[in-house]
Amino acid sequence: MAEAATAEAGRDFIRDIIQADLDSKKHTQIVTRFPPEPNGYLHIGHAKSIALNFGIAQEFAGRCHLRFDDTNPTKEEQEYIDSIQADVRWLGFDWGGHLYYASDYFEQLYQWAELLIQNGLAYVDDQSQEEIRVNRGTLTEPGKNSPFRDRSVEENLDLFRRMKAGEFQNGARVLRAKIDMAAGNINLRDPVLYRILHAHHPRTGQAWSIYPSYDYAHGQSDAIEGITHSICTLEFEDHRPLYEWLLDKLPVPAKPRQYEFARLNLTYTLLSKRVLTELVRGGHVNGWDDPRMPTIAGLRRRGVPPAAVREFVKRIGVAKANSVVDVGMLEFCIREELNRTAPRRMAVLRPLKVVIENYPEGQSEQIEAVNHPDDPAAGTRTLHFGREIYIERDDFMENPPKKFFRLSPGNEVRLRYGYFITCREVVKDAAGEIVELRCSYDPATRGGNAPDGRKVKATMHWLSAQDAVPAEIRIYNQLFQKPAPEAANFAADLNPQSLEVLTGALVEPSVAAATSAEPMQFERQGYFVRDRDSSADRLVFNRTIGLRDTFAKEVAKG
RNA sequence: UGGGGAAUGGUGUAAUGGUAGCACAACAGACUCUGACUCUGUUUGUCUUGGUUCGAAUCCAGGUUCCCCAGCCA
Repeated sequence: MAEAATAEAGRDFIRDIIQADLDSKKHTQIVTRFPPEPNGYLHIGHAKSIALNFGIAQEFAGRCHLRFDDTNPTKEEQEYIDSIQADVRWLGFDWGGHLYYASDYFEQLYQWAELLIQNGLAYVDDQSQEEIRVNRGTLTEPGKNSPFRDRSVEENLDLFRRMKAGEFQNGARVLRAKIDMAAGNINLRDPVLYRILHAHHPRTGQAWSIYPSYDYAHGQSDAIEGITHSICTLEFEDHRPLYEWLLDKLPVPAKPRQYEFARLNLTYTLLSKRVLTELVRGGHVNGWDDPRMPTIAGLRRRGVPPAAVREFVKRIGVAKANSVVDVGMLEFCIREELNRTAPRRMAVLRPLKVVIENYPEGQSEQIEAVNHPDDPAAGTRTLHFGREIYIERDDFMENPPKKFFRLSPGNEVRLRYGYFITCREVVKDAAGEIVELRCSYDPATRGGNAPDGRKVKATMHWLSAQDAVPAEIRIYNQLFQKPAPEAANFAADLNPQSLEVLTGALVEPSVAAATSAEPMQFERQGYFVRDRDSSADRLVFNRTIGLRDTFAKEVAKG
């Protein structure tokens, strides 16, 4: 399943720092961590972080821990803990035995909190949430000290222990670090270390009624695990002084360093957890693994190979400048990987019946087709050919423009691996809709070449009417119709055409026989993968991505 | 002068005082039993103003623009 990750040592400022730390002997082994909060599914932005942290561990012969930052039981669920592990594995990374939870350290964290109190560095604040907010000041005005800031160590200890014992209601009190209410950096204005939360925790159950904040738990967890380089995104840059303050005041076993990089942004895509969650809960998509979702689960279901995701995050690099990557870059990586690996098959998405009038009734034959034009080792397969076939509706035009090379009245084209055919007659129904084409074929062109050397300008895919298998095919387009959708009002930017379901499609028998979810190229169409909605009597395929289509671009230009 | 960060083609990212490179995109062409793939070529860039230097994307000074921070979220 999870193939081995083969990250190469691409260079970036973080790897430069690590190399320097190794060279100077500051560290002899590098330890990183990927610390997701289990409150949602992983998305492609996380893939960047995962590849960075696990990739660094591989390249520098260190290790990378998977640590769940489970400090807020009101938002976290076991479902997410499970999906995150599955997604990291699918991406091809392995944490070995190093699976941890911040909740593993709750007792130690608590003891250290008492120590802070004893050293006069933390106090219990009885102010309401509102009072704390008001007294924190603003971006340009300093805050005011809490009236409870100078309680005695004994009183603080007593109160904190009673908070732990569950004596108080949610929000009644918090434990705060005593730093500086006038600090320009708001994170240093006596940040909250513990809050009262009477909630069921996925791992510790009802054992605790107080929970550490991210700021308090994260750095200490890093230290406990011996993390050398704690890599996070830019918005935590302001937290670094607090991260270091805590590490400095506590008897931690190590002093990890925090480094920040710019998170991934993609055109036509929103990656905020809030939006993703609302997309799912609001029914705008069909679950976290809807193929239109930028989640890892969505990409997987859509048929995107993990190697393509890895290649993508490698290509975009790691830097400190905010940026928005063109989603076309991701699409390129997907096509590149799939073109290399996907076996070729034929499928007709919108069938148009063709009767080859001069092909003898009742006759049929077997035709050999290659599975991959660039890989002879992929072998061949047999296709059935007969008098009645189906071609793609888009491949016929009754009144074609000049540059249309496909089938049209009187025009000769090649059926891939089959024969040259020429359109003789267009059959329409009462409504004027084209329902059938009458064509003739040249028996001498079997296999696709004319002995007289004449050329055709188009080669088309086709399926024998006799053994084509019905299938449903789901075509996905961008979930958002604007390059830069607005997170605040994302519903307005949703693309109403993001999902198109083709129920009358046909696939060749070998496609129907495939049981695994391996990606395939339907020739001239794109890459497809069998969806899990398939059953014994119903075939469903997702289009992972279409082939590049320069003809469509030409048409669009007019 | 609240604090913290960032500015290199359309996009992303290199160059660590010495020829501004790579990839994607775009455009043009070649090839082709997939209008795919592949190949060839082209266009486009150092935020700004000064300074230091033989030489500046890089160092210095000023300016401009953008991003983050006022959760008992992470």
